[in-house]
Amino acid sequence: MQQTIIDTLKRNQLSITDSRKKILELFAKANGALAHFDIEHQSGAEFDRVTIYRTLQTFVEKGIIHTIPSADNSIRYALCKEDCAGGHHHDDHVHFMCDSCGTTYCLDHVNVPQLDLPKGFRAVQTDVVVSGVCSKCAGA
Amino acid sequence: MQQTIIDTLKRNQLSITDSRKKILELFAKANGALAHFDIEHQSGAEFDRVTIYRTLQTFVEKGIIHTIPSADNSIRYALCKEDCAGGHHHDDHVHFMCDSCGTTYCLDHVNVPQLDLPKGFRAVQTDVVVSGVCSKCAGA
DNA sequence: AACTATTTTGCAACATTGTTGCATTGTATT
DNA sequence: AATACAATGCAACAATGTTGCAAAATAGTT
Ligand SMILES: [Mn+2]
Ligand SMILES: [Mn+2]
Ligand SMILES: [Zn+2]
Ligand SMILES: [Zn+2]
Repeated sequence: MQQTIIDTLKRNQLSITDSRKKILELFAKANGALAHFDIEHQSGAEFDRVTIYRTLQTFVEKGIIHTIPSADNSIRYALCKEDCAGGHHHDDHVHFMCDSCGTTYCLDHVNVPQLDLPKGFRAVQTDVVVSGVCSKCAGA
Repeated sequence: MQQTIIDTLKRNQLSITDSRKKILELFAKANGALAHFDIEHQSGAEFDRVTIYRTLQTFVEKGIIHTIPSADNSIRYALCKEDCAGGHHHDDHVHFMCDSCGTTYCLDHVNVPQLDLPKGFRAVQTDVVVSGVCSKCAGA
């Protein structure tokens, strides 16, 4: 696990630092997406807030994590799949936010659909965010 | 126009106040969605920031406007169609944010698609936000 | 292992966005 | 016009995010 994390950093030409290792580890452990808030708490005040912001920015730029839009003003982040790289994200899957437990899922097997846009509109990225009740919360 | 605005407020059992009239008017004039920031500027510091926030909240609750999620930490709002009402929004259309001019469009004629979610996931709302270049900016 | 160039971090300060409590003002109703 | 009620403005606060800069850590070289 530690080795995978270090490999990921090296592959992206990032120097190996405590904060980067820790934050990547949190993403690997997490079963859903993480917001800045989650990371700040789960890392136990180990790093400065600013460092977390900058690390997240770096990871997004490198194609290690991707952002998930929301209507509640806190961006969530989740690990990318293999084929994302610097500046070129390919996370064309749907995201799901559970209203009950708050978890944000990457539905890796639900692809974002092709859309017929009005004449003249050119799509560069399509974000689909579904909210509702997740399978864990429905089963309970 | 003024009459339509007053009618909308009355239909929703809202008292007629200067800020509500002005903000509704801004939405009626706007060709896209508006963020709090836009309203604060376009209304020329006529109202307190808090009043704008509360007015937007009220309008959302009444089904007069709907929110549009984003990954840039500022919620956008746009007028709902006829069939939205208190607590029951029916804005099942796609939204488009132009990377060039910044305008956010309601693509009223592009419906959000039906999705096959994994077993156990129940969708309550689906938001589709496309970003790219709008027809105005492409034409220029 | 020590040296050095370059990156990263922590801190302070600030900006933006949004919320809450409460006294004052405005609106609707009689 | 008087009253009951709702909306507003102000102050204070909270959460989220950004920037500049000095100190510390990292990576590559001797
Ligand atoms: Mn994802
Ligand atoms: Mn819309
Ligand atoms: Zn859940
Ligand atoms: Zn445009």
